[in-house]
Amino acid sequence: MLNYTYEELIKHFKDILKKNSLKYTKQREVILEILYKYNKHFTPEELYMQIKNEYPKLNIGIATIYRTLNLLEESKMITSISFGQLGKKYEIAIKPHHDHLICDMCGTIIEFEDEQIENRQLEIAKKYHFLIKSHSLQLHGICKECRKKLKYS
Amino acid sequence: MLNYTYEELIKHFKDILKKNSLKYTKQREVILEILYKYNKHFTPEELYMQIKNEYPKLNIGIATIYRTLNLLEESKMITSISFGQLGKKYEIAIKPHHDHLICDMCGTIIEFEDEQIENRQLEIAKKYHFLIKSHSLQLHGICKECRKKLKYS
DNA sequence: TTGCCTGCAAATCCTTTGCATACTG
DNA sequence: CAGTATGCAAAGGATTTGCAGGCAA
Repeated sequence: MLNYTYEELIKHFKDILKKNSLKYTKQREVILEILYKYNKHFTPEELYMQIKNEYPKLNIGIATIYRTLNLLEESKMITSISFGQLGKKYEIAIKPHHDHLICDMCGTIIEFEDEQIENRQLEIAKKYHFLIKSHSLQLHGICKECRKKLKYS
Repeated sequence: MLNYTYEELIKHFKDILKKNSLKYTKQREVILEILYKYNKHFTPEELYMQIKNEYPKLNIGIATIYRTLNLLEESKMITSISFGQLGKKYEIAIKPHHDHLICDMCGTIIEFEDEQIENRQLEIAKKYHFLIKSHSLQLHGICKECRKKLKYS
């Protein structure tokens, strides 16, 4: 699924830090590790909880989570999507580009890729003389499991 | 562009209010009127300013703006899109469905519709046994005008 | 007249910032 | 050792809520 090993990811991160005279700290390492390991979307708060759980001895503040997420996003190592009221979620950015199906009942996120849609987007941009830097496609609705639950209730 | 007249819109709104034992007030009317008249995206703050401008005598608080926008969104009379750090913007929902090209330099929003993408989305949903309720497609980048500015600077 | 709506201000929630201390390179 | 990073608490900004008075039905 992921096209980098953890070691390659860390190496890439260290390179970015070096280029910007920034430092490699335990906190930054752990944040990246959790995002890599679980390979799913986290809110800052969820990430904070997970770290508290797995590394109870590590002293880390929520401010560091926010600062590090911003740093990682600027460095394009992670990406974020907005969920309206639900806030912002982050995920590791080393997967091929993909879009999201989001279940409004249980919050499950299904990822998909579709070349046809990607190509069509380029044509649309061309028509408006628009230079696309990124895009975000979210399909909201009800997932397979929740549809079953609805049927039986 | 819009497929309802203002009168039809107000009638529809009054129907919704009546069904829910809610009341038709000057504040609610003005908010809807501005959204209809300008037919563009507003943040709650921008909407508040615009109303203060056009109706200086009308006493209205920002809390009412928020409450009314939430009400209108629940009633599907308006829709919102998220702009990450930049907050949430609302627009009247009585146009045919469309997606957005967003210029990250000047904030301009271009609307477009594309049947091919819509159809493809349905196929994807089918594949995952997912029931689509809505979707949101945003292409971020740099618009025609800003690209010119970049060239000459 | 009833009970929903409103403005106001206070309260919340999420995120960022200032500062003194701790740590990396 | 210099300069960056951290935790903590305070500050900030956006949105929501409680309340007493105002207004629509």
